[in-house]
Amino acid sequence: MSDKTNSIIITDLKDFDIRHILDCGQIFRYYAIDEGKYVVHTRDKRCIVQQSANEAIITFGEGEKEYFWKFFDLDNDYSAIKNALKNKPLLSQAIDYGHGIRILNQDKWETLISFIISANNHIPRIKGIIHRLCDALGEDKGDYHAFPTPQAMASVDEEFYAKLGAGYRAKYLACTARKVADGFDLESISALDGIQANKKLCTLMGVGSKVADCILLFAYHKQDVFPVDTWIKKVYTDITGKVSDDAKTIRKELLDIYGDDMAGYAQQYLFFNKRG
DNA sequence: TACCAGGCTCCTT
DNA sequence: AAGGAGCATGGT
Repeated sequence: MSDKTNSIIITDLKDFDIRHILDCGQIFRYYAIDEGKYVVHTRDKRCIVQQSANEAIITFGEGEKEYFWKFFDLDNDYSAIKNALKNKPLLSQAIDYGHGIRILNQDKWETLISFIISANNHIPRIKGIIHRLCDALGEDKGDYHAFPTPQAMASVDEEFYAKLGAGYRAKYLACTARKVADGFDLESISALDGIQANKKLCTLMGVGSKVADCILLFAYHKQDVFPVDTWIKKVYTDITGKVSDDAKTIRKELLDIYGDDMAGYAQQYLFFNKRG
């Protein structure tokens, strides 16, 4: 007999702000339907989150409590994380600004495809491409579509993704979908450390070091990673006074500063704070 | 209208 | 190993 509970209620909001969680750039399939009320999609599932001054209510389908408990990382103590990080460079202010951020435990395949699309792209456009991708290839769930399976994505060609508006990433999507559908094992990457996991993901077409780090942080919850994009380059300048375009060096230096046990969390607070 | 976006691939040195 | 051109598209 499955759990018939269909909601989670959070009354301690010091470590939970749904706007911070959704707007910090880790997820693209969500939209606001009212003040403090959002619809969030993940894999073939959907939940509604409504947050007021006193509580946040997460509502979902029957039997999905365990899934969403893990998805929102509710076993993790973010007060302890923030306490451990708050004295590191720029974090006092950044943690204050994004105090309700939590790193989601997202689906590996969905995160892989989403961040291939994210490369050199604007967030509103990324959302649009992913939405059209789901509508076109994802299972029809009645009033919404699931994220498509590797098999569904491998069944169409590059031209198809170009018509979705993916631009030059169309080729990457077709190629990587084929590789995963053909047996590339995303699960086995969990066992690798940040460096090795990054290297393995970079063998997929369309995945470079930055996209790999995003996947490792948002879907594998790894902490010995540090996605470096244009915003983090600005943060790097704020911290060190140096201007650099060398993402590899910046990654290494920031990992060193923030520590490879919590650098991923630090990166999200810094990114959200800088991008606004 | 230009410039830019959660960068990557591929070709030269 | 390191550097740089080229890249599709649309938001601002």
